[in-house]
Amino acid sequence: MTATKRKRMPRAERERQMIDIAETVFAERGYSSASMDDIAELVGVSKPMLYEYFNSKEGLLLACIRQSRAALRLATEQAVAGAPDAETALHRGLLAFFVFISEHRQGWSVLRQEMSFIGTPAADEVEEIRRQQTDLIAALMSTYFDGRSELQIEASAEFVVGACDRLAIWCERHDEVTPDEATRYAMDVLWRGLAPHDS
Amino acid sequence: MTATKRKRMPRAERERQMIDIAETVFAERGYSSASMDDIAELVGVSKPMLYEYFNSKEGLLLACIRQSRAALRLATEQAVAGAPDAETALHRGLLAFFVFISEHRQGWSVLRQEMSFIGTPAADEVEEIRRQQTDLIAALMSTYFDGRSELQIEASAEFVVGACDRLAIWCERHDEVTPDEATRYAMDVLWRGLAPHDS
DNA sequence: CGAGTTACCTTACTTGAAGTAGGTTACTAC
DNA sequence: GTAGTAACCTACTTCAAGTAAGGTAACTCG
Repeated sequence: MTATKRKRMPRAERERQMIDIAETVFAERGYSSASMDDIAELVGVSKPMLYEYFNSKEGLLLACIRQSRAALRLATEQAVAGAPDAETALHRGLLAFFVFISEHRQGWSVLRQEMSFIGTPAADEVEEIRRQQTDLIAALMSTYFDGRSELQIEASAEFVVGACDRLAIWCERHDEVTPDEATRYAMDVLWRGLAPHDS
Repeated sequence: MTATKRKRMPRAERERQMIDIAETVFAERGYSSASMDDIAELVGVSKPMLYEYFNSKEGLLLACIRQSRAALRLATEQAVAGAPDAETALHRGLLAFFVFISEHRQGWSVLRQEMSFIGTPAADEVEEIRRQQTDLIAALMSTYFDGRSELQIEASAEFVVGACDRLAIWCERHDEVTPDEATRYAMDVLWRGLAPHDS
């Protein structure tokens, strides 16, 4: 009953705690450099527990990714809800995205590692999770633009997500760039295009 | 002197051979699932040779990435050379990109794995190599658009590259999409923007 | 209460791949 | 030839992922 004595916990709570700590470790050290032993020790539990709940190291990362993606999706979804027009929706969505990643560096770091398991069984699942994001954008676009083909809309959604992901990584190297500025850059290209225009 | 007897080779040639085979293996099995023993065996050489020449598994992947990026850069650079205006340059560049990845699936697969070493010492070097691509685009843009700020141009370049990378991945899941179509999708968004326009 | 069951948890192991120490063979120049 | 170097190998260590088999706390039902 002393403070050093680790408490037993119900599974759900322990899982949450594991995911939280794993997120930190994966974000700090990177997926491949993080060891399950270390994570287990930080949680205050032995390694087989991690395997009991998540099956594999990949499974654990996947859980972290799932959580972060869900949070990101929620944030952007709420931001665009009820926007009066496409331009506003896009602007609000972009801003929400860049604010989110500047406030949740750790979760964002984890998301960036999703490419780590190309060639593993979990690769499909990662794409699946990622589709949360693109589907949201695709849905938005079909709402506002109905003249375009399904395929074209899907492609545009992928395009937007990829562009923002990369721009976000670029922002990390330029910490003078605020979420507002990032949004402006993205908006400029996305909405009006690269074609020369006045103003 | 039988066929089974492996020949000695000068270092340069052996290195090329190693990179070629490593590229295949990394592309097929994914970075983490590929083993140095397997690669060595396919090359017909023992493992320490790989380490002698590339220092680490990461070093070997890095060499593969370097090679593929260089080829990709060359292809796009040649495509845009001498374009009469920005729109043409962009179109030619995009087409060259999508043609390249459809013709060099293997090299492209390797490039996709560059995110595998986030959190490792080599991460910076990967960004460096990647900058070959963005710098090229940024240079192009400063040629054609001189009203925009340095930062804005750099951001746009990252944006374009990220968008195309992601669109390329999407194309892999939709093999009915030809390089021409991919280019058209990309061009539509990139040049004219998402804003509604007629035609 | 106390016997049985469940579910949280552990120690101690196996396996497999990255990376290395140190020696061997063949080509090259004199 | 033979000295030197560049290409190469066998056999090892190390470290982390994943597992087998069992212990212990808590909860249920008589």
